[in-house]
Amino acid sequence: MAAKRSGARGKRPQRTSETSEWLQPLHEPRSEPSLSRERIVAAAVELLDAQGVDGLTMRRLADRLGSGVMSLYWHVDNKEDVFDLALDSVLEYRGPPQIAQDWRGEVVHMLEDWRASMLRHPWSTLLLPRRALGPNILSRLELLSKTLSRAGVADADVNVAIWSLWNYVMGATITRASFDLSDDDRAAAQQRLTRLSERYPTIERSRLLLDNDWDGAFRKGLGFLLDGLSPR
Amino acid sequence: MAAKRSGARGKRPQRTSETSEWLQPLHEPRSEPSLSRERIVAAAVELLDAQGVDGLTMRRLADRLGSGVMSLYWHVDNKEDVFDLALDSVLEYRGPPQIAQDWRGEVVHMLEDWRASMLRHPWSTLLLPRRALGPNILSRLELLSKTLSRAGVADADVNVAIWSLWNYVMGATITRASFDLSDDDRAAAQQRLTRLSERYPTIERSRLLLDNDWDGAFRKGLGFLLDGLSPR
DNA sequence: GATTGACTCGTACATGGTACGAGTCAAAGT
DNA sequence: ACTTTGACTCGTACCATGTACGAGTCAATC
Repeated sequence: MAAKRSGARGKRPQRTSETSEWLQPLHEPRSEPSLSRERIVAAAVELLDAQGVDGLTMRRLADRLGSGVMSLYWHVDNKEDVFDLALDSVLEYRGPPQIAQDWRGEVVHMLEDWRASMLRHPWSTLLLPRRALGPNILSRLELLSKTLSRAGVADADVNVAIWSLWNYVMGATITRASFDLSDDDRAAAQQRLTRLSERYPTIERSRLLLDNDWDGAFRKGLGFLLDGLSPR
Repeated sequence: MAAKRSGARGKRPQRTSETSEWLQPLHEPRSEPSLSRERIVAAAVELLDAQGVDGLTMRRLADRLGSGVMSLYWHVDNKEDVFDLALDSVLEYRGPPQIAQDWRGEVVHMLEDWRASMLRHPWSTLLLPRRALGPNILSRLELLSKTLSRAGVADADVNVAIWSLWNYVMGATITRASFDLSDDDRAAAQQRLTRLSERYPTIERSRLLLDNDWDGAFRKGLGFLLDGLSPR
């Protein structure tokens, strides 16, 4: 069911010139191999990485792919769909590096990888809270579940343990990213934090907001949580 | 610096009629006490509660306040500003119910109140990740900091402990709300989850996604975390 | 040669944020 | 008494964006 036409012809290699300073002049496909869900998702991720959540518009996406805007809609339902696909595409997990470690090492590796994947694409922390679970997230939960069971966590506690770990990782990652996102100007942000923390003495003394060792804090806190969860 | 005019006069009690079925026909101020930052924020929260994040538009907000859209901009910088103010306004903490409990009780009370406040306004979980720290959040962190110090947590560990708790609460709350947000149709959502979890055997067996005792899981997981954090 | 169905895309519209500058009004200054 | 001022209101206009609609292409099949 389709036929007809109306306007003029394409506008293939137009690239509005205002958007010319893009990274990766590489893999601009020479022959524009026509659209596909995969190419769209890949382009969306590139755009999100470069421009953030608000930088992704259907028009820009089409531009980048050398296609008309409405062509995208043959492959995806709508913009939400693009977000879902981009998010899940970034959360794939390839498993622990070597053959079996101890369960704690496995869990830590997976969770640190999770956090790292998201921080490589900070927009993911803004998207995750509002979208449903994609296959890659579910795989991670599945893996976590298996590992904890094998580790001897009581059946009744496994779900609580999973959610606790999930919560911890999500909270840490989202928070971490929001400090990066909410002020591009590092110096100004630091200033603002200092000014703020002056009004909150205890926080100020401990430099809660000024400490930069996010990775260390993440690891250490995760340690505490695992201590609490360990079958004693 | 200002003068002149151009168009016609107001459109005070218009209320587009499509939006007539609003809750609280109460506190519609009879005399339209003119705009103020506070009234704007209050109206924004009402709108967000009723319509969600996407439901808040400057036009609707103005409508609800019986004012012109552009009048809002005298009191707030822009829409982002409205979001910031609305979010912080919802996070006030009034302290623990009685006089001093044990530290653990205090911490648990504050964190459960935090979670409850946000779940009362589910849109807050979508906003928090992208905005800076407002005064009410900082107060909570301050309080937490004081309590943990008094409880005997080693100085070197206090910050890690605070962030761990924050992360846990944020993750739990955001996750919880996203399950509510991402599908209004409860039955369909449940269906979808069931279908999904069939492809992930361990998760399926433990009914990770189908268990509804969010409050219990939150409390129990928090318990584990506090176990790990407790000065032993 | 006609049909079909997968895919592309221009046009058009509705919605939303907000720049701009004109307007009101009460209080202070003269 | 008039003017000035500055706090506040608001209509208009513009621009960006998502996407409905329906027309168009083209290769494979009949």
